[in-house]
Amino acid sequence: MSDDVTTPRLLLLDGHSLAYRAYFALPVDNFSTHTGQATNAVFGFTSMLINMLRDEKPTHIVVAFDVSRHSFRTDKYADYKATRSESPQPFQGQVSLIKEVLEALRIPVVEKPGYEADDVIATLATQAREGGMDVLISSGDRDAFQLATDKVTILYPGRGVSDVRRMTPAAIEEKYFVPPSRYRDKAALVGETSDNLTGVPGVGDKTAAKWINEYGGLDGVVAQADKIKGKAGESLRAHLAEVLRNYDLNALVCDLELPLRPEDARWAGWDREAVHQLFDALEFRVLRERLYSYLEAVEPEAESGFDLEAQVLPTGGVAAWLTEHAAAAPVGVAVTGTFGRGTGQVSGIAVATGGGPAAWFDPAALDETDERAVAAWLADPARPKVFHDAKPILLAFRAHGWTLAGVTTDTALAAYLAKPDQRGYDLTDLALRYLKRELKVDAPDDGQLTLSFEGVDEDTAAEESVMLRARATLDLADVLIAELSQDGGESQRLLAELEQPLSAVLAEMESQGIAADTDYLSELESNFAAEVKSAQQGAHEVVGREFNLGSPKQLQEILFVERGLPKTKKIKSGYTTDADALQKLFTDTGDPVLAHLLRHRDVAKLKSTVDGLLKSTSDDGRIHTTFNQTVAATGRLSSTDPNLQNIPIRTEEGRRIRRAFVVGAGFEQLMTADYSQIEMRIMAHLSEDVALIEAFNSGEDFHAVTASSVFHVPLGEVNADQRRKIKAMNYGLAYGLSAFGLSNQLTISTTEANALMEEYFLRFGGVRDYLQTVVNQATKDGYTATVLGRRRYLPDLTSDNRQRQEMAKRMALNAPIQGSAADIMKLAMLKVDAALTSSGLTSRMLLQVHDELVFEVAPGEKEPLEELVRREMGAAYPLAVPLEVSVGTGRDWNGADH
DNA sequence: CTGGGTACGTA
DNA sequence: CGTACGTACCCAGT
Repeated sequence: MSDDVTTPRLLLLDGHSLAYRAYFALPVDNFSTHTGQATNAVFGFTSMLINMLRDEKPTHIVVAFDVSRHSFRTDKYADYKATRSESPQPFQGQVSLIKEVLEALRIPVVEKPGYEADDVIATLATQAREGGMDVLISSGDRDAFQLATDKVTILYPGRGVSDVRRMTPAAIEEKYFVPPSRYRDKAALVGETSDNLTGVPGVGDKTAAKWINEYGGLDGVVAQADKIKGKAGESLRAHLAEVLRNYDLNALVCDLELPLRPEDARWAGWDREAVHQLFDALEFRVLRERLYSYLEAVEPEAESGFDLEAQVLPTGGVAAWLTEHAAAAPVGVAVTGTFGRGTGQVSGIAVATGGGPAAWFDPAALDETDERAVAAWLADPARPKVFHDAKPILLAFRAHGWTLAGVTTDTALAAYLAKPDQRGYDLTDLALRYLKRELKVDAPDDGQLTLSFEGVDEDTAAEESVMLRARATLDLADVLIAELSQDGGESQRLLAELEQPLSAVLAEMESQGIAADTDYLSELESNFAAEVKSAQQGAHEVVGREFNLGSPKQLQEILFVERGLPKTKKIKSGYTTDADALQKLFTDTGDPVLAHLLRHRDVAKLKSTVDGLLKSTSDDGRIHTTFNQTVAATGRLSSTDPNLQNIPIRTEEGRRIRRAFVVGAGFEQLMTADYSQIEMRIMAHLSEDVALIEAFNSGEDFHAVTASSVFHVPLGEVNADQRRKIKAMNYGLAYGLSAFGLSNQLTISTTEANALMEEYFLRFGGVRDYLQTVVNQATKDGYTATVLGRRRYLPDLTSDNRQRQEMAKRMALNAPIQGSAADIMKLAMLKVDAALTSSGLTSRMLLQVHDELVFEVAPGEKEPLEELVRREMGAAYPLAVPLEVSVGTGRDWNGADH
């Protein structure tokens, strides 16, 4: 590789041919998104591209594509490339994704109707060479070899995506025994199978080269064909026409009219935002890392536009600094420490002003005056502060004895509202995307700051990086608020009036935790462990040897090979062994091993749930989950470490686990309050379907009322099966259920399912209209919206890939419903929290499970709490139908069910 | 040790 | 060929 930086260097790629190579180099099964979009060719192509960028450091880049299979060559010779079969289904559609990647990287794509990519490349290569540029050509098509010179190198892909051979003139001559200028001559004689160009039978590279070198090129060979002796000579004379045809067709066109010249293709940078979005959608993680680490090194972002006057404050120096710099104007705050499980510990605090001054101090090294000053500053709602992901910080402050108020913007929540489908909302990432600013390193969570910064005293480098984060947070807030204000204020209101206040309520809930009966959990654990063991032994006995019941792979071997059971639904790794399939196999064959397997599945799952709860019980005897507010694209919360939103309830055995969640010391009972059929009520509200609204207003059993309507029977005569079917449909509609899916779930024929849906829509036509309108509107706008204006962007609605488009449609159907329910519940939580405070009750809210809240009831507060909760939840948001709330109380979570 | 794949719990 | 999540485990990669 030349280190000459003055010579421009043009990289020319044959997009289609490299994509095709990549497609066959990588197994399609291992590269697809959760929506089923194959990405192996995109991945492979992008990977090869990154490698070439890294290894060749081009200054200019162009990617050429064939427009279609039709070209002037097929006009001349209809069978040109005719042996190439239709490209495989999973390959189709990936070319357009590759073009999206190139667009995001701002690499120009050139196509010329009637010509092939190689002709475009030949033209650009010729122009570039004449203009004094170095040229690199990457193509899987060997015709490109004719273009090689000392200034033009061919990068020819080998077997894998990381195997690229540099074909210089010397390398070509070594392999084919002719110089690049004679490569066409050789190819004409030998032929090119992949182009369906037959050559002279019996003549290979060696013979062809011998002739060419002896007679001074193909002209000479043809002219003196009579002189060539032996079988090969005969063969040549018999196939002269083909040879001349080949020579005509394998010439690359070097003088096309193209929309750009090589010098126009200077690669000046890339669109970070677009790359992020695209790689999110393609679910490329490793590749993103590779791309970023390379591109960032090449194109370091200018740290300009602000000065950071950073200082590490000594003990006794904090109070004065805060008074001077953290008053009326907002400051950014970044904190290091340890976080989680409803508490935390702060190890360092950085504060940055918009004007430049920034400070860092150690919260453990404050004197009395500083301590009071910091506490007053944090608690003062009139001294505005901006945080990135305030909740864990608030909990750590709380553990320190500080209260936090005056958080004007939480940039993590703002970024979530702006783009709720993102993978994560890491500050480093957001700074890069919104501020074009690189935060070199993340301050590690443990507060062990051991980084060195160029040009910065090593002792304060770590502190400075936290200050940079504080400043980035402050600057980010401006950009994100501007972004959120594009929609007329709804998003800003969601942020300021819903998500940010809720964050504090969630912090409180996490801090409280829920009491766990650990003795009972341990007892459950050993019960389940015994059951697991017995199911395992049973299975081993039937099979006649030991095996791992938890290994789907071993299970497949035993069930479908050894025992010859009928094959189930196909999955990537063979045939599914999920519970549905095992159950069906059991009813069909009665094989006793299946009963043991099913029992094992059940009980092993329960055991692991109990194990998890035991492991995550804190020293205070309570379980403090973490509610994540920026994960679910629809606006829901999620719960982790442990997940308390998926504690079993459906089976009696599962419910035993709920009994482990008990009322804590000093409290009287647990209370649950949940919204009945909130999603269907939202559907009724949004669709304005008169019959559906009436069904809710009747106050009768909703599923039964709708079933009575669909089946034309009086309400009292709706049987259990009719109700079950309509219930499934009621729920399914909000998920974009198809007749096929319904038939599958109810194990009825698609005909019956179709008829059921038809009849349903006949009675509830508004629902059908609504569902159609939602998708149409979302396709037009590019996003869906909830009752509070929470958006979800669904670019795939216009995807040319059917699978992706269908997936996006179902998301579009579901997002407004699930998201509105989430909005309403969040509103309710704020109202309940406010009412608890103002009423002076000491009962507290502990958990949220999407449509349910769990409370700990203080002595004597059962009645007033129930009244408060019913009132606030019921009035959270006005719908066209009542919001019904059902309430239960008991000593534990199971007993509080209703 | 990480990540994909499978399976399964909840709303 | 029904949405939204989180976790556990296996297993093949590193």
